[in-house]
Amino acid sequence: MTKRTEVAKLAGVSEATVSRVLSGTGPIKEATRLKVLEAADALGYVPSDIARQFAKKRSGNLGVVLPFMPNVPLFSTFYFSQLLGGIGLAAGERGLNLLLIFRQPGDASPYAGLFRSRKADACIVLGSSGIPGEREALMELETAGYPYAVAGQRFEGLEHRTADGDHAAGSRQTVAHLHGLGCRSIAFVGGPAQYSNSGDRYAGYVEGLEQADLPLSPHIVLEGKYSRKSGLALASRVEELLRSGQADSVYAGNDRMAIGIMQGLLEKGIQAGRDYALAGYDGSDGASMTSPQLTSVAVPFDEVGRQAALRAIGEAEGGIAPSHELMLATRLAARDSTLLYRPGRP
Amino acid sequence: MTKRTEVAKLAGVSEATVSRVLSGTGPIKEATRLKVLEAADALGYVPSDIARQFAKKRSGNLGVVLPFMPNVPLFSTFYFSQLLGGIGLAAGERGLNLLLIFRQPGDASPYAGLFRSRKADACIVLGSSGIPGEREALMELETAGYPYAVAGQRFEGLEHRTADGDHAAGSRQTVAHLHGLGCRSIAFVGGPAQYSNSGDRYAGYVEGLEQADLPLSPHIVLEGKYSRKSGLALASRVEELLRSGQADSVYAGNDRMAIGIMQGLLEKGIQAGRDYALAGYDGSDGASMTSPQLTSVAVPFDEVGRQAALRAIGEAEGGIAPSHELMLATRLAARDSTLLYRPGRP
DNA sequence: TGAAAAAATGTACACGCGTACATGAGTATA
DNA sequence: TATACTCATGTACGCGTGTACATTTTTTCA
Repeated sequence: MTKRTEVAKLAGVSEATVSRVLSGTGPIKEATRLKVLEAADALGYVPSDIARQFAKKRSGNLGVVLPFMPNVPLFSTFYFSQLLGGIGLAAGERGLNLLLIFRQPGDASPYAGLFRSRKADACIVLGSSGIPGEREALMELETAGYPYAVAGQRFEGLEHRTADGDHAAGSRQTVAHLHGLGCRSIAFVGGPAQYSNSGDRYAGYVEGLEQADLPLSPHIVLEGKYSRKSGLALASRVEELLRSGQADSVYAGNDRMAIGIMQGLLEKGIQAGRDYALAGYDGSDGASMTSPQLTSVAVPFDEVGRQAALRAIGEAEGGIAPSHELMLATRLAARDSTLLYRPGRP
Repeated sequence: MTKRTEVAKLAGVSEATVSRVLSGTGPIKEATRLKVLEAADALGYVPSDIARQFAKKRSGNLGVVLPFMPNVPLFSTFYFSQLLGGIGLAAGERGLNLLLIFRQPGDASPYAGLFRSRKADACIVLGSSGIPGEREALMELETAGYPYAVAGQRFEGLEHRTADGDHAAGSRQTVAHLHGLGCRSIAFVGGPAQYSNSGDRYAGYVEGLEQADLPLSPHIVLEGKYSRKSGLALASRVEELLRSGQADSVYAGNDRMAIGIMQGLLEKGIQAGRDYALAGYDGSDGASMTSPQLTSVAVPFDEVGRQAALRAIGEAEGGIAPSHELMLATRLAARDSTLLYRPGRP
């Protein structure tokens, strides 16, 4: 590996000048600049990023902490992949690389350790949940003053670190949409309670019912696991609700569960859009793959990720910590799974 | 930030001893070890990874070069997300972090630059294609002796660097399956020619026809772009082939295109599994979301990614370069989009 | 034209770790 | 008990940059 010394010698200048030319700092006479560049090129010299990082005490990495879930194709979930895409975009814009860290469930050490070991200059936490210890681990970052952001999960007292979609609003939009179609009893299939966005969606559902002047019936509120499988598993209970007339429509907390429900009911001869209205959530690509296509709430998860990253990076580069929660607008994408439904049919 | 000096002083030992204890090298008396650990703990000392990397001249990162495609939700494509998941798994197993590098189309510089700047110890190239310059850029890695692996694309002379599914076999399986159902004219919808796996799938299609003793008709071979949209766009041409009796079944080069075709034809009242047999490729989760569910070839992309990563990492850690191409077995997942089809119906 | 100011370059060292080598403390062998 | 040997620890330095400060060169301005 050629190093700075050789370039300096060949160009007939000092090492400091080489450094200045190649890092673009300090005033340099154009002639010297060219000499140095030529010498560097001739020798195939590229500064060692490792040494640079060491000298500047900055890694140039944006850490992204992801939950490690065996048997779960994490990246293929629309939610994570979109977030990650947006984060990658922001990192690219600011000249940072993305450092992916997989976190074992329950092991919160990566958070502060990431900074203490100087592996990353800023960090984004994805897929965190309300399990014990999680909040404490983040609070450690907070008190230590490390620049970070949480995407997709709210923590009490740390709201200003959060970026997410406005899920309550998304839920209200969905309920209003179903109500507008004539639905009068909307079953809700929520996600695990440990995720704050599950609660947000439920809260929006309740608010939406209120605004539509519909009663809230706890027995038509179910809970799944955000997976297609869990939707499938709930299909028979949903079937009961529909057959008994307790519900004429279903609003599922994400598209995967909605698709599972759609499939499970189809096996029993009950078609979404014909026999009941079905809405999902996330606006994933899967929603356009079903027949009928699935009504869903489009959440700009990529932008959520991007904004979260920009905040953390900005803080790392000397800015100040954000003071308020970031909540991005959602948009209802109405499709045939609800649009085709005509209430009042048997 | 507390550093080694302070720990050494508090523990009453030399800095070298602290280093040895915390990096687990060299023989250490148990008593000293505990003293040092206690002191480090008391001071909250964590060695700087940056300095470690600098001293050892190893970054501890596995670089993953991805194509940057604006407007394409890269991570949510089954193909990439599975590959990435497998790579992440391998990296975790070997104690490396994943460094994601987005490559601008046509800019091959990240490849060798990644090593010259010492950002990564080994690297995996994803989503590369046969465009000019690509092969040369990889050859540069080859001649420089950098440890790398290519997942999902073959290059002449660099086959030993490749890991991929056995797509030709997957295609043969599909054709045999359709033939077994009674299909006699199988249309093929391939992907862009710049990807070697497009060619592999086509080759397998041709071989499968031969083995089934079916003729190869160039006019029932189409080309899409691996996107659902491109499948939709081809639907009318496929319709013609089906209506005219030139084809009784369709084999698409990936699931997304197959789903697009399925949807496009459904709008025209032509149902997969009823009016024609339809098979996709990849074994993506989307294939189970359609109705009827889509027959597809399951490719262990996660294992492809994992194996590619293990090879590159192994080489970086002193092993030797692999000598042969790695090709993983595929498995046909037959579902209703073909199983329900009964040839001979109008 | 000469001094002062500005621009360009050189000198010297810190950054925080790993580790080769030197050294000291035990321990088995004769 | 002297010797050789092993184990445990200390000393000293390199890794390749960035950059504060010193120094030299060029420009400015009266």
